[in-house]
Amino acid sequence: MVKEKSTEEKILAAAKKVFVSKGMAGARMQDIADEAGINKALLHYYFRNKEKLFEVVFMEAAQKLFPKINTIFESDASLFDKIENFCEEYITVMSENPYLPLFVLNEISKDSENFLEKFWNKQQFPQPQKFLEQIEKEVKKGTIKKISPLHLLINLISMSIFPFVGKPMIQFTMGLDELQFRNIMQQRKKEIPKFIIDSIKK
Amino acid sequence: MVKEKSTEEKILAAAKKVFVSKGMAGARMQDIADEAGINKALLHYYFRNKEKLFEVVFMEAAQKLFPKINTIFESDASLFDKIENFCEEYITVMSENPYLPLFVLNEISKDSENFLEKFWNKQQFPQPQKFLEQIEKEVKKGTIKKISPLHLLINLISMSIFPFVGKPMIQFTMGLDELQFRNIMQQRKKEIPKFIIDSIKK
DNA sequence: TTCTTTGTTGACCGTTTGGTTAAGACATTT
DNA sequence: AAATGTCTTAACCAAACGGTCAACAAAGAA
Repeated sequence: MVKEKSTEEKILAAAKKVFVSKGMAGARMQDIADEAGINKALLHYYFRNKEKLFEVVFMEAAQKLFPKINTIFESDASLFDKIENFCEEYITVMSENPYLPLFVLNEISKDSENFLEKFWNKQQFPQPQKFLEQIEKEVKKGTIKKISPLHLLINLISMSIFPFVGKPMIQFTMGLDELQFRNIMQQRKKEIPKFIIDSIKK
Repeated sequence: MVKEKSTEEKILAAAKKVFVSKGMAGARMQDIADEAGINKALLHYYFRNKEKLFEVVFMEAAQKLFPKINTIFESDASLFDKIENFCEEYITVMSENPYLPLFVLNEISKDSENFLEKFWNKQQFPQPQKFLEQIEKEVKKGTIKKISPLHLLINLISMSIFPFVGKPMIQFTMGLDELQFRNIMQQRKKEIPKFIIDSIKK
């Protein structure tokens, strides 16, 4: 059974690969064309210019990085369940796209104004209000230790995302191959919630 | 009292600014020349080409990002003291150069082979062996809970560095201005050690 | 002063890059 | 088969880019 990819799909797959690995500034239209196995002019036939093509790839990437956050944070699950769900789902998705967080965060940083205009309005952005309030409520109820909700949130996200951002550094430092790195990320699905809950539970 | 910067210093300062904000691929030699207020040809007089100039800037940046790790990790302080010292020193340095971690990690990711050759050998890289062994020792002594040393280390580094990597995202999401962000990072110098120690102490 | 070294510049060069164009291939419709 | 609209290509173009060069200024050294 042969996968018959349409030209547009081939272009998008190639563009994603090249943009994510080289960034907007470092990517060449010729590289994308070669990767897709087509003529360079055909890129401009399907997507007017580099910027438009990048926007499509970036949006798709950003939607994969951000969306799950809200659905989990806004659910009615308990605080501990939310933390466990977040780590489980987030690390699963990112393990399949390890270079995505660095790509997205870097491009946001490089063009944050553009990002605000084009993404913020069209796309619902992580709104962890409910999650923050839930933490505060638990603190007041006395079911968890007194902790700053904002810092707890930042800690949760940091421990989940950073290993992918610092993947090369971690691999170099610890001498890990791809498989070992993957395994450690699998472990973190359980390690992070355990670490957090150990810290905040009374 | 006027600061009389030499041409070479002006170039390096300008190059740092442009490279860090736009990356190697996005930076233009003309931008650097303009930023330094000099002719473009003068760049090539002091530094043969773009790659050489970038290497100097990158090395300087990487040395600022990595070195403190070892000195702290290899000291004879207690585990808890090391964790506190690390957060204190690291966040202090990074607060003065908030865009440095993203720059360095991104460039490593984009050219990890080159990085290995040129940096690994010349520069001592973070070698947290002693720190990892120290954790294991404490676990066996029973002074802290049973925890994977590697995951504890990754957690510590993640919580310290990631907020700078994800700075724009965090600012957007939480609606923080520069001052508020700085304040939160100041708080984290104490919040992170407290969070960790709460989690691992018996 | 003259000579030599170092620092600085505008103009220029070859290549790369994003993008265009005109023409042809291909399939579908009439 | 002729006409039509979609897809694909090779060749081309102008601008931007990294880098060079010859000339010239500044400052000591002889």
